[in-house]
Amino acid sequence: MPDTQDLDPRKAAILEAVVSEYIGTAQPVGSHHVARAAGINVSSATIRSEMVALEREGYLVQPHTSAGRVPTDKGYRFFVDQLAEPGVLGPAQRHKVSRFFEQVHGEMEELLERTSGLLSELTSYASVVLPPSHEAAAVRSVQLVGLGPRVVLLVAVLADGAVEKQAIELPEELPDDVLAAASARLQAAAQAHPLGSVQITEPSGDTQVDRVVALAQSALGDLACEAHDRIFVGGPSRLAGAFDAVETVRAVLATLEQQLVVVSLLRDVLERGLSVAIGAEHGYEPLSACAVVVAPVSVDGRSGGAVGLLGPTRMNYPQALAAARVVGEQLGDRLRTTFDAGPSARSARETRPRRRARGRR
Amino acid sequence: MPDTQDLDPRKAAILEAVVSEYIGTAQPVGSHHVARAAGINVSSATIRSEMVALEREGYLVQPHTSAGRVPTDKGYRFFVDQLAEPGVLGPAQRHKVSRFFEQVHGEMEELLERTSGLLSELTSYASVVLPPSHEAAAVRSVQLVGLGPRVVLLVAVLADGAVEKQAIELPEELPDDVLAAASARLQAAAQAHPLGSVQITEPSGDTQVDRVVALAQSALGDLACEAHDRIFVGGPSRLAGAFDAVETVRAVLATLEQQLVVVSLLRDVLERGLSVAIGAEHGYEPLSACAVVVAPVSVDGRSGGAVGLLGPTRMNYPQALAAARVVGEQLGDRLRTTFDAGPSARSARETRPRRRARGRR
DNA sequence: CTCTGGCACTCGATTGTACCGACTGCCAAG
DNA sequence: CTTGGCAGTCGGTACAATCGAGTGCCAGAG
Repeated sequence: MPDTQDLDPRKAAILEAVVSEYIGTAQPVGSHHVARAAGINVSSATIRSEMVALEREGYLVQPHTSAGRVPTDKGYRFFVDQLAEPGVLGPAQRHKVSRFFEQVHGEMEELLERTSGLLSELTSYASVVLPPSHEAAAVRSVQLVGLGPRVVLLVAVLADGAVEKQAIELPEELPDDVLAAASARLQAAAQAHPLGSVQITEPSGDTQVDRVVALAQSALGDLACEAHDRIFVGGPSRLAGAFDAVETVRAVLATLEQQLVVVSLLRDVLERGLSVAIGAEHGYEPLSACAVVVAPVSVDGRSGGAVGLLGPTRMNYPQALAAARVVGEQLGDRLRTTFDAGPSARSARETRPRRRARGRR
Repeated sequence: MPDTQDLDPRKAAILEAVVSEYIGTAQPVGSHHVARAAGINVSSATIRSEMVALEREGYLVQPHTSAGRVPTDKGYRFFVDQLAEPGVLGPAQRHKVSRFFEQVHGEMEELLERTSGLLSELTSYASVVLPPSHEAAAVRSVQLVGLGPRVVLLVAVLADGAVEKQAIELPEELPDDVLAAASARLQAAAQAHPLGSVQITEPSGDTQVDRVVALAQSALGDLACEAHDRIFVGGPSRLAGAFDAVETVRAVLATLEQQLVVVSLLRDVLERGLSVAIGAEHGYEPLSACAVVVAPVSVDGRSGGAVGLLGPTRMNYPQALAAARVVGEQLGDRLRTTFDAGPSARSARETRPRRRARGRR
């Protein structure tokens, strides 16, 4: 990729003006508008000749001859990388965030759900909250609860505040005391170990108990794995306002319904070290009309969680970035202070295994 | 309401033809089309004069002079009440449903989530699943788990398979053994009682324990109350295809995001003894372009849950009704057989209080 | 009295034309 | 290198003509 970063200052200023105006108006912007913009002191004719250069280099396109220019994905990319100011939240929004995190209470799912609502409300884009993976979280409590005649529910409470559950179907009906025994053994073995690495060492005397314990252990493994990650989507209805083609709206919404896709999208973007993915940069074709802004949610240094925003490529990047970062940070703080610093967290932290290595290509 | 039900057979047949065709094509239908329809053996001129009568009586409207007719909400209402055949699922769909309920497994939230996906897929409308209220469900297990220094999580497992949780903030840091004692007292008191009516009778000796127990008890009460009901929405993206005005899509999606509104909408409709609400019949203005189809989900006779479909007023009512009923029934069966018939359910059932009286006007 | 075919009429949708205006590209002069 | 000027392009709008689906009405047949 040769010609990145090297745009002479005037071209850069013109590009900036085009992007800014297009973000505001959604209309192709012509040379006169650019000439009128602040910081530009050349005539429209000069701008025109610069714009053909910018178009040749792929930063702008004309929807048709005799129309203004529109930024390409590359144009937006240059804008966010080189031009956009860090961006700050307005005082009103800042206030909203701090009030939210002062007032919010309750258990974790509710917190995440409402956080995604907050983020969407701040930006008027759709938002996504991806909580940190539970794989490394210490187990605080495990329990087997009998439900149906041959159905028991495995309930695990983790140090990060999450409650995970999985139904287990038994091959035969078992008396309550077997369940209780198995439950106790699980609790003893799992307590304070990370969810991803619970090991039952020695068998008990009772084969029935051992069988149940084995089933439960494999269920715990399932819970730790990635396919169990959940996302919280906020304000999807705002997407309807962001695009004019109803088919685009439909496709984007449909993609948002596929949790796994969204999870890997966010992780991919974060892992590539990006905080913004524009148009086709992430490889997800149905979202090529969208831009994605992500910010990590890190609890105690270890990350894994993220908050994201999904909007049209002509989104307000500075504002979206600022909002995502602030909310991501605050959410991380909140998760840490509320859930993660319990009295027995220390021991859990010592036994935590090597830094989580996610096996994504 | 005088003139309901009394339409001479020919008018009824014409109305039926108009509704059927309009549901299929979304285009205003003219007298010629009706004349060509099966079962109509009069000329288009006759139909025209009948149609002016139907329009005068409010069953049809013309978008403009010299256009065909479109059914009004009243027209649809007559159609579903008097004309539509019961409606059956196609064999392919029937097969999908039975395969789904054979294969599906896992815990309840997952089941509900996937059920709403199924219903949406069957009908191509957006679907809603409202699980039965937990108020009357017996408690199987209650537990207090310490998380942060002053935060404990109350986790309740109910006989219907639900796991409810609530974070409790303590006024002071407490030693683990106080929590354990409180947890044990709660478990003893709540076990097998309905969630809505757990009572701790006598105080223990320890004031610290009693204080925690009191907090937990009020938290249990919160969990039982209606505001805690959750819905599972399936396939909202399908709404984007159902309306052409993007603003309508936005408004409907925004309404679907408000869980409480949807819950009361469904309950209202069910309580009025309806299974279909068309246009403005439910009082929810933003949904006046929609029709809602609901079917109860009853577990062991007591109902409270529901499945619903949300689509344009020109939805395929017979098919939607059939799908909702079948899925609602199957879901009820599934909930009963998997979760509700456990060994200790008997005692719970005996202590169940008077039939739940929901206080909705 | 009801039904029907015929007929005049209405009105949205489509097509064609003209025009305006917002652009651009190019060029010659500063 | 920059600039103002100018011709040219093309989408959007306004307007008229046309088309056609569909209506309402009516006179005549059954």
